Amino acid sequence: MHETANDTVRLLWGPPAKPSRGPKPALSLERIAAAGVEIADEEGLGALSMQKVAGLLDFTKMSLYRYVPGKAELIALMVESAAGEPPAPADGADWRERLTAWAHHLADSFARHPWLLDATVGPRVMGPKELSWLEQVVVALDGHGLTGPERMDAAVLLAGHVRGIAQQSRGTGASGGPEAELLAALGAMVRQHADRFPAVAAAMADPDGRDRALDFGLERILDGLAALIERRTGGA
Amino acid sequence: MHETANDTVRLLWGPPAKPSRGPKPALSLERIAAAGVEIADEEGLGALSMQKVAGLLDFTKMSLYRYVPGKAELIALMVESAAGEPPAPADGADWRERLTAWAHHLADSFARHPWLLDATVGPRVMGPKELSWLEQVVVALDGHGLTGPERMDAAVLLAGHVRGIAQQSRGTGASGGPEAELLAALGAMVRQHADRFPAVAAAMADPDGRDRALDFGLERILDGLAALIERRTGGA
DNA sequence: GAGAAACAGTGTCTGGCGGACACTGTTTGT
DNA sequence: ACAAACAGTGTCCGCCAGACACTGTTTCTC
Repeated sequence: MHETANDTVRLLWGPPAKPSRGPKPALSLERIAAAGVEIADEEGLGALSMQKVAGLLDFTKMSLYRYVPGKAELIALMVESAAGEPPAPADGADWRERLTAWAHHLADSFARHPWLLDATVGPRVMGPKELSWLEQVVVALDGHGLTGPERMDAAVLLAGHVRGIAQQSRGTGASGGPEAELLAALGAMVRQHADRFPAVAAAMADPDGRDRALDFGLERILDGLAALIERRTGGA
Repeated sequence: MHETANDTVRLLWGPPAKPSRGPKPALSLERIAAAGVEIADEEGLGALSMQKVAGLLDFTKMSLYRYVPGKAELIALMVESAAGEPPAPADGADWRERLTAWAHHLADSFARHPWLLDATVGPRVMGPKELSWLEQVVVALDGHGLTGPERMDAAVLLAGHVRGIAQQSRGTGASGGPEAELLAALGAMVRQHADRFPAVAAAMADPDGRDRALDFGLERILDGLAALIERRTGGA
């Protein structure tokens, strides 16, 4: 019996300090998570190891297991730490403006911590900060005729889009980097096999302003939500 | 110099057999990829190792390296193998029906091979089959006033949504499984802290038909695209 | 104040991983 | 006939997550 789920929940939601009899802990969950974030930011999640985290803190690997049951739980703490508090909604903004700002903030988070993409695959326990992000969207859509589940679905839709864009544009910062090689190779392949993929080849050849993918999808989603809202509120 | 990108491209796009002088290879990329898919389907991508793949084929681990430069390239082959050919578009269908069918097919693929979610994070070289999926979307949107990049953006939007839904509903098959525990724990936390997340708590308490997230988002996206198309084609 | 319980951090070990490299044996072109 | 090319093997290395027994320190309870 591993009970990893409950361990994670307790770690993320209820660490109200300890009674304690022996020596005081020299570390803290916060410091450990911060060290993990630092490593993951610089070298990626794949390069994250207990050894490295411990080394950065000048402790031994095994000492970390006094604070954290395992690597998975450490990553959950890192996610919660890197997510941070969601942006405060602007006062005078309507739902559309709020969701737009929210999406851009989320995209910024992914850009700052690309490993969040790897760390948040699959179903997992969300921490309070992550839930606050979700709450923001549901709140913004309150009172427009949408049901509760619909508002949740809308949040998932929005987050999924930002995530997909972040994933696609990962590593394509101005520097070029080693990822540019991939795109170049892929582009060459598409051109070389243009007969099999005429539409994609033509689309890629079109010299238009790029990097609009985030806003393009965002506007389509918001248009779609607006249509639903208008239908529900009777065009008021 | 690793040249991993070129290795992968060559593996996925151009393996026109070899001239060859020595003994004939007993394995093939197809068989190796199929073995990998089998393991990943059953135990997940995390449990995939060269040892296991080789063991399933009754070969030694190192023999696989005669066919594949490394594990990353093996996974790329597995993705291409599991993706399969995209669904043929129905003849009389308009763009909206085609994209709906496409999205459901993609969702099916993710349901059949959940590890595809893990295997397709980050920028990578797409194989011909994966590109064919993309091509289908771009083709379906041809001739409706959208620019090439816009059609590509729409494809990314659509794929990103399906992906996000697949990710969220992973492991929540009818059986319940160990993932249900996570959801239960999370739900308990939300109820317990309902003061901090009133909107989410209310939305989760709403006893509505669930599992509509895929179609909900899909319809919003398609509505948004329809609005754009109508605007572009002058309402024709 | 004395002793014991609780606890923090360490050192050692195991099983598994990806992969480098040298090797054996087989096939085939010259 | 022979040598080059090649398929598959065996051994080795460094790294990983984590189990477990251990030492030393702190603090609560007699």
